[in-house]
Amino acid sequence: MSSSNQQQFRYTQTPSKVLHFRNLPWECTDDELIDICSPFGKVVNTKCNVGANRNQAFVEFADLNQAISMVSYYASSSEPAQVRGKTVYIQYSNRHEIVNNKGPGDIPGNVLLVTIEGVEAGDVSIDVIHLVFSAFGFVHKIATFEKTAGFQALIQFTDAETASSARNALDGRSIPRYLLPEHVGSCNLRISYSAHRDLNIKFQSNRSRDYTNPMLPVNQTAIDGALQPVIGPDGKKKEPESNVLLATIENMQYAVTVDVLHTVFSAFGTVQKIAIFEKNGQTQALVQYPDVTTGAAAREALEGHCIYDGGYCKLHLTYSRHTDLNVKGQMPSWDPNQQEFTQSCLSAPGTLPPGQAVPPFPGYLPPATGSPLTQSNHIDHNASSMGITQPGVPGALPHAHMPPGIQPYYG
DNA sequence: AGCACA
Repeated sequence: MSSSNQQQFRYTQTPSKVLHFRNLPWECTDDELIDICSPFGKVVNTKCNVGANRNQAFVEFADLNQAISMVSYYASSSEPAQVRGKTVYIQYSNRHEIVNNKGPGDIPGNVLLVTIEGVEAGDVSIDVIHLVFSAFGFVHKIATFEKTAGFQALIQFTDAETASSARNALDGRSIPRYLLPEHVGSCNLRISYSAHRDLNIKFQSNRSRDYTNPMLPVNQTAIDGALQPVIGPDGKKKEPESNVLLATIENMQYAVTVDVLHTVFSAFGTVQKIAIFEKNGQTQALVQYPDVTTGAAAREALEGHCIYDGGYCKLHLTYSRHTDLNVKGQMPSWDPNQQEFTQSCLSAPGTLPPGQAVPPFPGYLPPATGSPLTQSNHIDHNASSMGITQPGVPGALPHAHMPPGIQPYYG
């Protein structure tokens, strides 16, 4: 009589309004669970990313009969339950309710505490963090540090709503691989709310940034990757596209270094290689992305824009016929296999004109006047409201889109 | 592909 528990891997478990899902795709979302469950009844609670592989989940229906209908439907269906095309297995849970343990980190606030698992501090630059989180709104400040939990970042948004949209979208996800050094394995983001309201950033550095205060003393000459990327209208194919862009740079008031270009162009995807050269007395650069889509997105968003405010360093972009640059041994060129991103980013800008103030951070990209290719309606043509370099004017893109090329990795 | 506390 005591052997009935041996039957647990059968369909003979006692029904529960809580269902147990297994073999889910990696980091399945609540929404995906609700999508397949809601036809059978009202979902009142979910808990996903459960188990060592984070591929299990629980769904609690409002009513037991709803759970029964779902289990019995798939028990007799010729088509198994699927999420993202993957067959998932559904059983009654051996519990009768989902318990949600709300900790302090679940109390919403405008500052997120992000733990980046599986990486060292040097693996994920602050620019990458900023890029990823800027997709959800204006990032005011970032502070990174290492604790026993690992590499962590505090990320300050304007309000709790923005912070929560970022948390909902990114918690449990990974930073896209192409934004990370090759040696990094997985790097899951674990996101909770911080009790902080306003971070106290003392320096712009490789560890902390205040994007609302560009006058803050700069430590280690951190270059900001604070480009708000803009998604141009898709479906326009006028010229042969390429993964390599040819940039001509007009009105070079400031030196345009490999690092500056890397910062600007990295907002759209991995910049694999950069080569700068002179042609006909004009500075040109070739910028290589891994794929045509990224190249096209970068061209669409950057064409005709200036790297610095005041019409300086205006970019004109065309598609190169190159597909793979050979930059080995050529300086000033850049290849991530030869030069670490962080080293590259933190190198001192010794090339500024004498007596010149440090230029505004790259990323301040007011639209060029009359550029026929500047067609994003997301750009505010009042340049004073564009940039992160403007204190107190956050959110040129208040509902900024996911940077091109990143979105699929979260989907 | 087999039951959570984060």
